[in-house]
Amino acid sequence: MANSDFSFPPRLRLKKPAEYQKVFAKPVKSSDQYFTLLAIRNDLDHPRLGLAIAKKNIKKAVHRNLIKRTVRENFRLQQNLGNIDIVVLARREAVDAPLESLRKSLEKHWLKLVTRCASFS
RNA sequence: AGAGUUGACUGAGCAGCCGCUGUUUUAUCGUUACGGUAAAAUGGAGGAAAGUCCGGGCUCCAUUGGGCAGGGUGCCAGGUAACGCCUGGGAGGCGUGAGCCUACGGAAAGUGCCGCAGAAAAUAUACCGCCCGGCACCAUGGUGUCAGGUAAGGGUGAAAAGGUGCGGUAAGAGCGCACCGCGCAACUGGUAACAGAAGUGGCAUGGUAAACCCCACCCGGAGCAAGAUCAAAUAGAGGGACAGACGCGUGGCCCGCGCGGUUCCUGGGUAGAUUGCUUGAGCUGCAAGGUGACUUGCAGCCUAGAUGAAUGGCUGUUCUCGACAGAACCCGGCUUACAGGUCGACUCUUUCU
Repeated sequence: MANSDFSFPPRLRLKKPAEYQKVFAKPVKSSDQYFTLLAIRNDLDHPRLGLAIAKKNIKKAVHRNLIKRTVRENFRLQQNLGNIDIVVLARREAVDAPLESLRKSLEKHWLKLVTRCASFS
């Protein structure tokens, strides 16, 4: 499939607990006040996204959903990331932040992780 | 018109593009059941989805029946699958009123508790008082003391053992009477809670049961990560078939016997997958019964089903510029949060006709 498709089918997601464990084991990190992103190279020809929005940090279900959607949407539009697995963790400040600044933050993270993973391997 | 009470509804709209997910259809690939991919059509959060406070369905476990313990409920009747819910009624309280609120069973079964004040807080052993009598002294009234009779008056308290008046008395006292209050209550109305009440008692039962307790009724436990199915791996088990060549043990040796081989089946159940998963105490309309909650009949409809977890993003546009908030097995309630808007019924005040 082509990267310019902008679709988000199930195979671009992390599904199993084992896959999450792999990323948490020895990741490349990138973080700011809103998010912490963990990444690792995979053996596939496309990136995969996993979300870990803790109830402890984001109390209301509505806010958790909102953040998940924002991250997914942003990932969907930025799919020329290569073969890495990414897990996004939300931090407490992300609740009150405007969506526009969340997006800007994410776009920086994608670029950072791509270059770091490339140099790491 | 203003102020208010109450019941119900609603919870921004429209268009385009890009996504996610369920279902259906078509095309295509794989040998079929079926699965993958693509396209099209169509469905896709709430009134509270929330808190998890009750009740039930469903599932597994336990279970002859009953009792004890423990927990819950608590005016009466009805509704319901059931309820701590709802409806109607009663009683008490609040409000001018429409209406609203109430853990609203039992204190003469027993036990406990009732601060401060006060003599006394429940067995009245009566503090100051009041009164009769005996004795002593002064002299016909008082003082002291002893033995009694009292609860009218004083003072304390949230509360002091019916209230007021008259009679009565040594002083008093339901001691007697009238009225009021209270207890019991024939009888009457009501399914009942309860209401009314002839009469009667002579006043007896202070409060507290969200203190123990008594009475009546109800309750087995755990929960969809329940449970069911498929099933790599791994440990060990049972059976069959093949080979009957070989090794080890027994034995001096052969036969024999035991262990070891390969493969299949049964069984086992971890990772994982599938299922449970949405047609249901369902919704809408009409009719009938009922004061009502609700029930019955007929007709029509299918209205989220995700599983690292969908219902979103961007752009334009309109308006009154948008609150609380996100399904996770499913229902019935309760409670809590909530910008605004709509409709009905009723009450009070003012004005006009």
